[in-house]
Amino acid sequence: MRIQDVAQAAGVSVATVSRALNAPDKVTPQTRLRVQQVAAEMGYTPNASARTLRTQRSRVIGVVLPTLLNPVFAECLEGIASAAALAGYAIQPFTTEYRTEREDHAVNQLLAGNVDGIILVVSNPDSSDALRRLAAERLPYVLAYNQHARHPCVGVDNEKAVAELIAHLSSLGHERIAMVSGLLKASDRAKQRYRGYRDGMRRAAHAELPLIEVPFVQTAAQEVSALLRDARQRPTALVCSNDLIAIRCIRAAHLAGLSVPGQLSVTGFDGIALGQDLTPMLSTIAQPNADIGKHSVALLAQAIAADAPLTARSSVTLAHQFRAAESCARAPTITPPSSDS
Amino acid sequence: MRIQDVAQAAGVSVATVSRALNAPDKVTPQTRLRVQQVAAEMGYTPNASARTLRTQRSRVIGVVLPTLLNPVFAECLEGIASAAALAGYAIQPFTTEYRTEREDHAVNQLLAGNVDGIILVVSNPDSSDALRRLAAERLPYVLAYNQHARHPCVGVDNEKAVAELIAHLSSLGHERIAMVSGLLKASDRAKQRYRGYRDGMRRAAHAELPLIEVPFVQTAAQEVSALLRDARQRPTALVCSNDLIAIRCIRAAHLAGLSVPGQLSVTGFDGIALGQDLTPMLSTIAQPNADIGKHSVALLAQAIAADAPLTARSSVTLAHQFRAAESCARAPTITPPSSDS
DNA sequence: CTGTTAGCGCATTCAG
DNA sequence: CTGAATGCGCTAACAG
Repeated sequence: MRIQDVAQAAGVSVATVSRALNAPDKVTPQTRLRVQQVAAEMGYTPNASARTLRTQRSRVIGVVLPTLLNPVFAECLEGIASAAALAGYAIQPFTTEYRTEREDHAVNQLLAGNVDGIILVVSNPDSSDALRRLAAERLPYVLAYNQHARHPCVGVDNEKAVAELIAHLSSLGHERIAMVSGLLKASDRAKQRYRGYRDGMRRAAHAELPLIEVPFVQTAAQEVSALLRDARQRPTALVCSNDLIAIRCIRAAHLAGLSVPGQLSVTGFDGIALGQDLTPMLSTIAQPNADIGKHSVALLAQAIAADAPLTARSSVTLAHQFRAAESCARAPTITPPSSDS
Repeated sequence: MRIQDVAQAAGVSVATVSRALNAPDKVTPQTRLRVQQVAAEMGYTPNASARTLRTQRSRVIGVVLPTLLNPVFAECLEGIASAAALAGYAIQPFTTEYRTEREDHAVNQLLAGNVDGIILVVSNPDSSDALRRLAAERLPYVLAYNQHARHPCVGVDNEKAVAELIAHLSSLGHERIAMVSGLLKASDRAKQRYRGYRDGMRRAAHAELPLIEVPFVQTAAQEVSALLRDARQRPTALVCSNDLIAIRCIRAAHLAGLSVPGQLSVTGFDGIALGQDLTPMLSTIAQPNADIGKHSVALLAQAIAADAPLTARSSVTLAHQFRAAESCARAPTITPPSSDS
């Protein structure tokens, strides 16, 4: 089914068909109507590749993100998908599993694929070859979740968010607060959040506790529960760098026989929807995940329309929100030495 | 950066460059090497649209699924993405939010987009216009999760899985077993699972309890907890048609002051990864979600290679597995009437 | 307002 | 084994 077939059936030239469909004003109402009618009943849809080749516009947005197994990115992609659909774009996502060589591969594919713009979540903007290469092209792109001074970004202020959280915990009487994180080197967000922890602890004048880095999320619960069994140094609150880790820390507490939040408060970061269905309901720094996606699409769409790449000046920091819930409570009062000893 | 530039730089014709890259055997080892080298250092990547237009193959697989907010589909898409990447395909996903008109839209876009094949999860194969239209084309497609006699499908045996589960619960002493489901009309899986419930209850010779249909997952916990507060007719086990609902039922039990699994057993369906990190750990009928995705890609790739659409004969039923865990236990023994009354 | 035509970048005949 | 030429389906520039 080609444009030519429609032209023939409607008794006009291909140019007229093209115009009737793409620029209805440039054609007589009568012919327009007839052409549209014929096209509709023939079920004609223009060939996207031919159109892309000709116009140099694909109406496809590329997306590069770490994984869909963490709901935070699934929620974001859902936001991207819906905003893209509304704006008439399709999406083409690639997952990297936090591996930079896969970032490279994805960007290559996307560049070759004539996408109109790219949304990406990279491990680390500073060290990403893919990003460097992309920035050298004239193609609009925007980073999601990443924060960087020299790239267009959409996200929240990670450092500030955690610092605020520490202040809040401190106001609840917590002093022994530990941070639990994935590998810092795998994610700039983790680094920024840890920085927020250190900053917050300094301001609250509490001694920092060693960072608990859990390399493999699968084994996180075991590892953390082992740590928690050591009662002497046990923290009263765990600040986790994301919700999945927080959920596993709650599990760890259970395995160690600790009640949450009775004996241990646990907070997450991301605000995945599921956190609100758990018992205890997850306290977390909620990011507007769908909005991060939608905003990214909006920026790209605007850049595409303006035919100009985005710059760091387009960056937007969206509001985060601490969602206080059941997994977090006042610090347990220190058991006074038993009076009859 | 066009093929012409590479040809010029390498001092050969565009045809030779094309051959050196796509059919290395058809070219002298020397020229091949030189061309490949030049192409590599120029960072040349063939234009996908032009290639697609010429070859009528895009190396893109379309995907149509309900939502990424349910991890079961995110897990599946992750499987699709990784299998596709391995096979040299990109993917183009559309979410439908369980709306058939969005299924239509997605299929239209995909057909116009020259994808080489489509993987879809539809609400109901029997009533899907999109599917009907797609089946009329010569384009390979495969249904994931859906089961249907006249379409190629990859999934598990939903009915059997639930029937087995009922038998298992029965062996644990449960008799008052209720099913909790989303809207039956929104999903053939829900219907099949409910059929499995009825079948299982009949075989176990237990009286069926009315289906608890929760239209809006957001309010499910409240609704179910209200039901659970009525002690007279309270079930001892809730069989949920998916994991998200099960998680909310556990929440509902908590709200109603019931312990899981002490006073109420709860089971899910899907086997989302998160279920294993919860407390109580979620008992569920686990589907091989990533494998469903991978298998679908494999079938498509094979059909594309053979240049022949798939038929119902290619359908595969993968093994499900009941994952016994903490949310499910022996039925509470009936409290005998107090002897001193 | 409508038709004719060139060319987007590539793979693939057909000659040489 | 290599090069020249054609056309995939479409839009846009140019003529009429």
